Amino acid sequence: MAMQSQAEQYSNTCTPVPVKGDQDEQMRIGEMAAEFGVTLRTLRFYEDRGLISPMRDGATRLYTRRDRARLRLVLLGRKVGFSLREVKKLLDLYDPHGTNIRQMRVALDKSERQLARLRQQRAALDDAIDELSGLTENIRSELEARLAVRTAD
Amino acid sequence: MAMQSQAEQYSNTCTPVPVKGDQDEQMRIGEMAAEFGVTLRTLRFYEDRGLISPMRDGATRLYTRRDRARLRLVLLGRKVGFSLREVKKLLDLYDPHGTNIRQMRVALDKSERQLARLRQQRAALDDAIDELSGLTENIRSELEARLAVRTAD
DNA sequence: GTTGAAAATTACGTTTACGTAAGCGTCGTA
DNA sequence: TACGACGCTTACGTAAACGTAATTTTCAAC
Repeated sequence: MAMQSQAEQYSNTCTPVPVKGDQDEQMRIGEMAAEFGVTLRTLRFYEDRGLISPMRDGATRLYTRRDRARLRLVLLGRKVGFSLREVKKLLDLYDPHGTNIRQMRVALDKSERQLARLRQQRAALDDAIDELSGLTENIRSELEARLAVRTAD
Repeated sequence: MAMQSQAEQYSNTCTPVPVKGDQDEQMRIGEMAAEFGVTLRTLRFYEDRGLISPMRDGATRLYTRRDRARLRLVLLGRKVGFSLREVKKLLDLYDPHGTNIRQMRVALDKSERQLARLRQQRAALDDAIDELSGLTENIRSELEARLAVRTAD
């Protein structure tokens, strides 16, 4: 009970895990969302954009280990600043039956470019921070000066 | 001729500067845009949002020194990450007949908050950069490994 | 049989800062 | 007087990533 996972808590609420000990640990959208800290809307949106393609049990989505791996990559890509479109292009290059050397070259290239962009952003951000902190100090001292004058009245 | 400014070149094209040596160095939208490195659309957009309010000569906008000062502030605000709406709120607080202590307090507060946001962004960005550079290196070495295997065939 | 939780679909709304026509007026010069 | 440069207004488009209804369906439990 002590180390009970969030996912288990979730399913214990009411719904028994879909055949506990299932062959591929399939989960439904709610559990998936909880595990990754995203909303249901997000998962459906990603599916709409072709980033994940869970199987269906009727109308209900079922996510497998592969889907979780995909989602992890998507979220990683987003974290490092790729757009979903770029992430999709990269993922779509993956060939489960090939060496994926082509894909890796592309990924490497894109990563390096993105890294350059991020560093540029960082430079701009540093610039803005410098400017703003200077500005802040100016305002602060100017304000103090004016308050001093008022006090002296 | 050597140190001729872009603005002068611009007006020399065809239009004489509006009464060269005018009392307030008014300029039209084209010259203004050139001087600040923004598009005409941007200036009209800012006006639409109430950030600048140039006078008119008929339908033609005329920008004075004050307008240029305002625009400088707008661009500065944007550079440090304020939205145009926030910039406007700050500028609207300015009272040419008061001490503007109230405005300065608000500005100081907003600046400090924004500074905090920027620093947070920088932390996130640093995080992303670390993650991505690690990822990049992994891809690079993995790719080299696979290429080595192919060569060994 | 009904209720409640979870899930599904459809589709419009949001945010920011302009871009991009389309169509028309104005001015000075060749 | 016609042309080119410049300017004006109106208004839809864009990009990204979901949010937010609104309504309906499914399913297991009581």
